Amino acid sequence: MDRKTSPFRPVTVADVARRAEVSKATAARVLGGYGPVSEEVKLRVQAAAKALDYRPNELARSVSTGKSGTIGIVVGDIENAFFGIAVRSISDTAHRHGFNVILANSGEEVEAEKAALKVLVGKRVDGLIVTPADNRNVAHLRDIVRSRRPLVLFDRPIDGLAADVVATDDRDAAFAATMRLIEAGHRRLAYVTALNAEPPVFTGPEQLYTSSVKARIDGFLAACHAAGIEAPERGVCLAGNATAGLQRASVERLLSAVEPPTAILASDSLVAFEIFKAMQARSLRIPDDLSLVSFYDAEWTSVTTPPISVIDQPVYDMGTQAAELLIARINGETLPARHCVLPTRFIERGSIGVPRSMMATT
Amino acid sequence: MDRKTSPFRPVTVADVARRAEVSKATAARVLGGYGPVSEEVKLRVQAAAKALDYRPNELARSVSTGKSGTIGIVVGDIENAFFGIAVRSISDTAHRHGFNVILANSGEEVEAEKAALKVLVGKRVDGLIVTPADNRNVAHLRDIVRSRRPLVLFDRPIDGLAADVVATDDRDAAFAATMRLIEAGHRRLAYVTALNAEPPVFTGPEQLYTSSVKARIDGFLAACHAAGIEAPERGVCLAGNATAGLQRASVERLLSAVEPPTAILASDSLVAFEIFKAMQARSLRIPDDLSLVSFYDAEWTSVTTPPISVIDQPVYDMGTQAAELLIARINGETLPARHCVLPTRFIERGSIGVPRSMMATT
DNA sequence: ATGTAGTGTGAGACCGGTCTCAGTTCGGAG
DNA sequence: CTCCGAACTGAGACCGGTCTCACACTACAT
Repeated sequence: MDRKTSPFRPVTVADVARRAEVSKATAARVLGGYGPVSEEVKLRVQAAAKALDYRPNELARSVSTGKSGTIGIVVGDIENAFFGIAVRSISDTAHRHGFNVILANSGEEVEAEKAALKVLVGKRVDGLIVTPADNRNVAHLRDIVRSRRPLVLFDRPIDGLAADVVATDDRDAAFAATMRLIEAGHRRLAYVTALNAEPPVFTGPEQLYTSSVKARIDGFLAACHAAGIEAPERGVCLAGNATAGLQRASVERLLSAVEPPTAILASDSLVAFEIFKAMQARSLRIPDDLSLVSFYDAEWTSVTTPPISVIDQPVYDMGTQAAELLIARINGETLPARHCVLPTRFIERGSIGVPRSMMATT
Repeated sequence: MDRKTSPFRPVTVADVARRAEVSKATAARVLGGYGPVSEEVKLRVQAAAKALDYRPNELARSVSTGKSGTIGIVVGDIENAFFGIAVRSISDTAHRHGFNVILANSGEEVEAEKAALKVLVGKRVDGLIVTPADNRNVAHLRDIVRSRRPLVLFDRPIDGLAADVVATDDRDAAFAATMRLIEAGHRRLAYVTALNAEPPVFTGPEQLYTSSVKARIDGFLAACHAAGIEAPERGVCLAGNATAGLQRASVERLLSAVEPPTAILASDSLVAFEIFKAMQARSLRIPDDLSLVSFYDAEWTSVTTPPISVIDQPVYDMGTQAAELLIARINGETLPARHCVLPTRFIERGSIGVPRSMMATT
C-alpha cells in the first residue's frame, strides 16, 4: 500500500479539500454536486479541483451508492454484424441516458455465458441485456431475475422466465418466406442453421436450444406442412458452428446430396454466406439452380449477382428498444415482464426462381 | 440507505463471516484467497458462502486494491466490421488474461472520445486501447500518458506521443496498390476517404487528421509522383462521414465528373461499398469502366461480380497484439514505447482492368 | 429577548472489500 | 520445562467516495 507515497497517486476529494481549506465533506458536496454549499466555497473547491486535475473515482462512488451506471451486454458473437449493430445501438442508447456498457462475448457457449454473467454481476452492473445461448440451461438467468437485477432478453425469448424480451416475429417471418418459396414452385426445401449437434441431423424440435432458431424452424415446417410437403424435417440442416470448417463441410454435403434442395432458407447471414460461396465454388447459379433466402439484411446480400432476398430484422430498433426497456426498469419501473415483438420485413431481390423440375413440366 | 434492510441486499463478506462464525478478516481471507487459513475454517467459510450465494463485489475490491481488472477500448465505430473484429480480438485476448473490457464509441468525434476517456479513467480501467479520431487534438491522450496509465494506440500512430502503437504499413500498402493501378495503365486515379472537410476538397496533407489515412494518401501521392502523373492531389476525394447521405453525394459527384477517374483506391470498405453501389446504380462496370481497390478485406468484397481486389489488414492479429502489449504494460513492463507495424497483404481479385483510353490507343 | 426556521459546515459513520498488526495457540528444539 | 517461531485468527485501519447528523450562524417573526 505504497499508493499514498507515489507521485502518480490519483487525486482524491481529501486532496482537493485540503487545498481548498474546507472539510472533506464539503469538498465532496461540491464535487459530487449534492448538498447545499455556499457560492464562495463552491468556487474555491472547483478551482482546487481543476488545479489538481481531480478525477472522481467512479468505483468508489458506485460502492457507496450501490449504482454503477453501467449495463452489461452478453452477445453470442460481436463479429457477427447482427450483434455488432445491436451493440452499437444499445451503447448509443445507454450513453444517451448516461449509462456505460460492459461487453462480454459468449461465443454461443453457455459456460462462457455463465462466467460472463458472474463477472458482470461482480461488477454490479445496474442491468443486463443477454442473448441466451441455450434455452435449456437458464438457471443462471433465473438467478439474475431472482436477485431483482433488471434483465432484458435480446432476440431470444425464454419461456417461463419473468424477464422483458425484445425479439422479432421469427415464426411468422420464416413461415411467410417459406411460403414464397413454395409458391414459386419449390417442394424440396432446406432450412440451414448454425448449430452443433451429434449426429448433425435434425431429430426433433427438442434439439433446438436457441429459441429464435426454434421458432423459425417451426414456421418453416408449418409452411411445408400447410403445403402438403412430406417429411420436411429432412430438409432441416444443422450445420455446426464450432468451426468455420465444420460448417463449410455441412453445406458441401447438403449441396452434393443425390436429391439436393431446390431452395434454401438460411437462418443467419453467416450460413447464407457459406452457402453462397460454396455455390460459387461449384458454379451453381442463383436462382436457376437454387433459390436462396436468408435471415438478416447483411451488407453483402445487396451487392451480389443476383442480390439475395432477405428477411430484414430491425436490429438497430431492437437494440434501442431493449436498452430503453432496461433503463426504465433500472429507474424503478415495476410493470410485469413485457414481450416486445418487432416486425420483420421481407426484402424481395433476385434470388428466388422457379425450380428446374417445374420449368420442365410447364 | 435502506439497503441493509432489503431482502435483496447482496451478500457481503460480513454476512458470510457471521454465518461461518469467524471474523470478517478470516472470511475475507478465504473468499479473497490471500492469507493463511486452516483447512477446517476454509471449508466452513466456503460452505457458508455457497449457502448464501455470495458474489464478491468487484467494485469494492477494485477500490481497495487500486486495480480494476478492466481495460477500456475506444473505437471509431463498432458497426464498422474492421472495428468489430478488432474488439472481438481484443476482448478475447483480454479475457484470456483475466481482464474485462469496457467499450466506448467515439463516432470519430474528438469530443466524444474525450468524454469516453474521462468515463473510463473514472472507472479506473487498468489500461486503454484507443483509435484516436483526430491527431491534431491529443491533449487528452497526452494526459493519459502523463498519468502513467498504459495506453496503446490502435491503427493510428500519433507522432511524439510516448505510447505503444499497433498499426499497419499503410503508406507502403497504398503505394503498392496505387502502383498496380498505374501499371495497369491508369493515369486518372482517385483516392476516396471518409472525412468531413469544408470545402470537401483536398488542399494539403495538413487537412488529414486521421494518421492512418494520412499515411495512405502519402503513399498514393508518392506512387503517382513516381509515375509522373501530374496533380494527383486532385484525385483525393474527401467524402464526408457525418451522414451516409453526404458520402453518397460525394461519390456521385466524383463519378459524374467531366473526366471521371478510371481507377479508385478506397480508404475503407464502407466507402468502397458506397462506390460499388453507386456504380451499380448507374450501370458502370467493374473493371471495364472503372477499376476499384479497397482497404480491408470486408466480407462482401469476395462475393461481388467481379470480386474486389483488396488490401487485407490483419485486424485480428492487430487486436491480439495491442491487447498483449497493453497487458504486459499493466503487469509492470517498462520498456520504451514500441511501434508494431504489421504487414498488409494485397489480395488480387477481379476489379483491376485496363482503362478504356489505353484499350483504344493500343 | 426569545423562539424558530433555514442555511452552511465539519465530524464521522458507512459501503464492501483488502491488508496490517497484534495476539493466541501449538509444535519442536534445547 | 522453557523458549522460539510458525500457523492461524481477530480487531480495526484503510481505499475513496456518499450521506447522516449535530452544530454554528444568520434572519426573521413573535
